Parts: sequence; C-alpha cells; structure tokens
Amino acid sequence: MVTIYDIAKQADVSAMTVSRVINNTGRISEKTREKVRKVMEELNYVPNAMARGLVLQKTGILSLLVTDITNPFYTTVARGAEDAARSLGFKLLLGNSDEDANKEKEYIDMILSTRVDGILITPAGDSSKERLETIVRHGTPFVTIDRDVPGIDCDNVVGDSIGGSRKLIDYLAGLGHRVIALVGGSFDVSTARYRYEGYREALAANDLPYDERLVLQANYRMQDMEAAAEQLLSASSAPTAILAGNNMLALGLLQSFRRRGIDVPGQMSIVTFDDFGHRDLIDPLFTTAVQPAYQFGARGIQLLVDRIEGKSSSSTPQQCMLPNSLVIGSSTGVPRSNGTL
Amino acid sequence: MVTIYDIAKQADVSAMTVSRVINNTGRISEKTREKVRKVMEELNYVPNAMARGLVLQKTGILSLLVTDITNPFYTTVARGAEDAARSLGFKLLLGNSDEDANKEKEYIDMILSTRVDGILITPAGDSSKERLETIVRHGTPFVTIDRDVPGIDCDNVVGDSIGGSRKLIDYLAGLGHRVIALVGGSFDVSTARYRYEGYREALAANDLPYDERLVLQANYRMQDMEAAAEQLLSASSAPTAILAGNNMLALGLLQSFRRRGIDVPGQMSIVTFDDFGHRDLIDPLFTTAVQPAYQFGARGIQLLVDRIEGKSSSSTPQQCMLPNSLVIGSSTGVPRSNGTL
DNA sequence: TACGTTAGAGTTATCGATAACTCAATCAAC
DNA sequence: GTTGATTGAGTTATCGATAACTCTAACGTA
Repeated sequence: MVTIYDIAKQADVSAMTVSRVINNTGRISEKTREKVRKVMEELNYVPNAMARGLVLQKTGILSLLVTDITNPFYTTVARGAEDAARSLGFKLLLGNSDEDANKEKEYIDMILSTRVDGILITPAGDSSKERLETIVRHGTPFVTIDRDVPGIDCDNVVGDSIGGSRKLIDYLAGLGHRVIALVGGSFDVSTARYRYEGYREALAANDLPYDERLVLQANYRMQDMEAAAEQLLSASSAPTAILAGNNMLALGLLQSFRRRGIDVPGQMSIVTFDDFGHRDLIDPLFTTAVQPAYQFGARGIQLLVDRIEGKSSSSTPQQCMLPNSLVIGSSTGVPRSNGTL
Repeated sequence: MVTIYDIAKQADVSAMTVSRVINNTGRISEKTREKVRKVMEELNYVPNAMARGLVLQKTGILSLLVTDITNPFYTTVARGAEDAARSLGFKLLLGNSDEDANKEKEYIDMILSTRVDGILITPAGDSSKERLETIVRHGTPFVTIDRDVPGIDCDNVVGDSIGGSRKLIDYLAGLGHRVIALVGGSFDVSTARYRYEGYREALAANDLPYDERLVLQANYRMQDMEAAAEQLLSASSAPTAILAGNNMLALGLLQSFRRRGIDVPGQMSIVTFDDFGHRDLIDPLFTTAVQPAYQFGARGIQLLVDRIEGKSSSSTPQQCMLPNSLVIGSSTGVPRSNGTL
C-alpha cells in the first residue's frame, strides 16, 4: 500500500510536503507541487482515511441506521440521506436493524467504534433509549428520524402521524364506514402510538364509537397478519374498513384477505401510511397518507451536519415535523351493504 | 473520547493489559481481567476502529457498490450481502453509483481511502474497466456481481441472461407472437449484451426473423421509455410483444403504453427480468425471468471473503452463474388479432 | 553591511491501538 | 539451593497522516 512516505522518497521531499500538497495547505512552490503530484499519480496514491481520521479526530462519515431496508419507505429515506450527505461532503454508512433491539445495539457499537461524525437513526422502539443514551455519553451527534423516543430530547424529523390518521379516518367516515379497525405497530414505537391517537381523535370527531376489540398491535413487518385478519373477520361485528399502521401491515392484510376470498375494497377497505413507490403498477393502489420519505433523509442529514458543525446551538434540539398528503387509491370504497362476511 | 490509556490509568495497569483484556489474548489473571472489565464498563469504552485498523492493516469493513439503490433487485442484493457479511464478522458499507461513471469513480476512491477489506461491485458499464484496474493496483480484493466487464478477469456472480432471454422469447413464441421487440439496456453493460444474444438465439430457434429496427437501447433506469414506446408503435409492423431489458424498463414501457391507451396484455405483451418484490400487489404482474437477488449478494460476499482470507487460490477467479426461473404473470397473452394498433 | 521578513521547506510529537520484546516473580525439580 | 520454565505483566516501536514548531536561504531595507 502506497503511503505519503513512498511519495516523499520518490519525489525527494519530506512527508510533510506531500501532506501539504494533498491538502493544499502551507506554502509550496509550484515546481515542488507539480513534482509531488506527478509521483502521486504514478504510484496511484490514495490517502489512508484511518491515519488521517486518527489525527484529525473525524472521519467524514455519517451513519444511517434504519429498521427495514427492504421497505421502500426507508429505501427512499436512504436515497435522500445519501444525496444530502454527498452534497455536504460526507460519506454514508448504511445499516439495518431489522426492528431488532440486539441488532440495533450491535450496529451502534460498530458505528461508535468507527468514530463516525454523526448518526441518523430510526429507533427500533422505546427501548432504544438506553442505546441512544450510550451515543449521548460518547458525544457523537445524532438525529432521530421517523420515530421519537420518550426521555430522549434530541434533533429529530418525524411525520405527522396524528394528522395522517385523522385524514384517513375522516375519509373512511366520509365514505360511510362506521366500524373501523386499527391494525397498528407495537405501542413500543412512537408512530404506532401517534397513529392510534389520531385514530381515536378522528373516531370521536366523527361520532364513531371506540371499541378496543378493534385495535390490534403487530410489529411493523407484515408477520402475523393472518392471525390479525382472522381475528377481525370473526368478530361479532366485523369492521368494514381498516387503518393499517404502515405499508407492510397493509400489504400483509391484503394478502390475508385475498387468501380468504375477501374482496378489497368490495368487502373491506384498507387505508395506511406511505406507499411502495411505482404507484402505476400496484393494484389495488392503497389509499394512503404519503409521507415525504426523501425529505426525511435529506432534512435529517441537514440537521445532523448543522449539529456537527456547531451551526445549531447545542442547547435547543431541532424538532421537524413533515406533513403527509392523502392520496386516494382503489383500496377503499363504500362499506359493504350486508354487515357480515 | 475514552481510550485504553484512560482505562489503564483508572485500573492502574498498562495500556497493553487493557488491550489484552479487550482481545482476549496473552496471559491475564482473572483478578486483573475483572478489574479492567469493570473500568471499561464504567467509562463506556468503545475501541477506536481507526487506531486498530491502522496497526492491523484491516478494517473488517466490506463495501457494496450498486448502480441503483431504489431498484428492488439491488435492495434485495443488499440484504443478502448484509446478512452474509454480518454472519462472517464483517460490516457493510453501502454505496450507490446511479449508473454514473463519475459517481462510481468517486465512490471507489472513497472506498479505497477507507481501506475496506474488500469490494462487491456492480460495474456501471464496460468503462468501469479502468476503475476496476485501479482497485487491482491497490491490491484490494473485489468481486463483480450482476455484470462482468470485458478485460477484467476476477471473481464474479452473474445471472444467466442468455438463458433467461431464451426462456422468455420461447414463451412468447409459444403464445403465437412472431414480431417481438427488444428494449434493452445499453450495450455498454454486459447483461444487455447477453440478453440481446439470448434474444437473437431464441428468435432463430423459433424460426422468427430478426429485424434490427425492433431493437432499442436505453439505459437501465426507465427514462426515455416514452420515445421507445412511440418508436415501436409507429413502426410499419408494430411488435405484439416486447422483451424489456430489466424491471425498470418494463415499468417505463407499461406506463407509456397506459398513457397511450394500449392495453397490456390485450394489445401488447411485455416480458422482462426480475420483479419488484411484493408480487401479490402488482397488476399486471410481469411475466419475468426472476433471478435470485438475495443470492447474488450472499454468494458475492462469500466469494469475497474467501478471497480475502486466502481460501481461494489467487490464480483462479471464481465465476458463478445463478439460474433464473420463468414466472408467468399477467403481462402476457396471445398476440392481438389485428396487426395494427 | 547588518538585520528583520518571508517563502519554502524539514523535524518532531501525536492520534489510539497492537506486535514483539522484555522483565520480575513464582514454582517445580534435581 | 541453583536452574529453568511459566505466569503475569510492562516497554517500546509502529501503523500513516497532520499540527505545531523549527530552520534556512533569499530578499528588502535603513
């Protein structure tokens, strides 16, 4: 591996001179500069980021830790983060916690060990608190996105979950639905709580009764939707519509209903948050509160870099709530006329 | 930031002893070990990967560079790579070249500077040759996936593009199609060439004439499909079926046809490679040669690590071709009866 | 002419960890 | 009671780069 010493020897200068040429610092004569440049080119020199990072105490790397890299929402977040990081002169280290506390811990340890300059993280849940506190103790700047964690007061970028739920339920109520279930994420996750909150507010606002038997919790990854579907269908008064906690849950429900021969939206309407991209391709197209995923990543990185570069005062965390917009799809219709299935 | 020296001072031992406790090497009495462990815990010590990497001359990081992170095919590749890397004790640095030679170069420089232990890369095209040669000169092990590059003889994992094309064309021919167009990727990309080759072979095998006016090139990212659709529809004998070079092109074509009121598959059949995941959701479901994307990533990492750890002899590059399987969807049907549109 | 400036370098110490070597104490065996 | 092995540490040099300091011509100026 070529080092500045190899360059220095070849060019018959000191290592420091080579370093100065690389970084364009100090005074170097044009002649020397050219000589060094030529040798660097000849030997295909690439600086060693570890050595540099060790002395500079920074790496130029930011890390993005999401909970599900196969979810198009997070893929788009990643793109936004990557573009923003690149344009601000940072590299991006991408990680995937799979909604798993242990994996999250492993990743955070790895990230701290790498001495990244900052961390953009979607916490797996409220239990992420202790891991975030570890990050705080290490003094590494971080920004939470998509979810917040009670007890952690930091920069964050979230969506308007309450507002999104209200829009979705209002829309369903407008179609005539009066029995609407919620299949949400675990209440250990902030978005699940807020979406539940919006759900309840909207029910009240529409004079619809709240029935706790119509509220199911799952994790955000599409498992167990069979059981959830079964449970909802066998209820004494089965719902005519469902608010799914996120796109993956909506998909899981849709699949379960299809297997049972339940038509969506004919017999059951489904609404949810976010989409799968490629809207033209999907049928039924979910009626959904679409969040600006790309902006989640881009804004998050921006806040993070502001924090790193000390632009934002260290005392006041920046909270940023991004709006969502209701997109009407073909997964919703008027309630089925006969109450039972 | 806490270092081993801080630990050493607190525990009243030398830094070397701390290092030994961390790495479980050398002889340490149980008493000392415990004492050091306790201090590490108290101070929340996390080793500095840069310092360690500098002396060990390795980072434990592998890099995956793909050409389009929003393409579900590569997302799944990334998951396979990540799982494999993790289970082999490596971390994964993910990058995205956007099919762009300049971005690719920037990323490779960054990666080399980071001194990753190995690189898994989907080359943007044949021009990637010079960038791969840079990697060779630096002695960093690498494996190409999905595409190969003429003139570069290295470990790689590719799909059976020729076989895939043949299966798809055979299927179309079996439905009765006799005028089949190819809208492929740029011939600068190996998969585009192989898919074209399979297309020609299959035409010949089915006694179908080859008409170069029915072969269009695009880049793999869904742009310009309007123009391609226009050109195909206005041809004197418009095709009744199209082999799209990849999933993104198929999607672009579908959208263009829909805008023009051309029904798929009623008036035009489309076949392609790979899918978009979430098969249940998509309509029309493309008839496609599905490649084992997860395996591309997993196998690639495996080859890479074998190479890094010297398990594979340095003289013989491992070539690995993964089979694809024909999945019949709803984007194909018998040719429209009236020749014109 | 003598002295302060400045351009254009070179030297040395340092970042945090580990490899390789050294060293003192303990213990066993003859 | 020496000698030799073994245990449980400590010392020093090193990885590749940069910060901070030093040094030396050449030059300008009174």
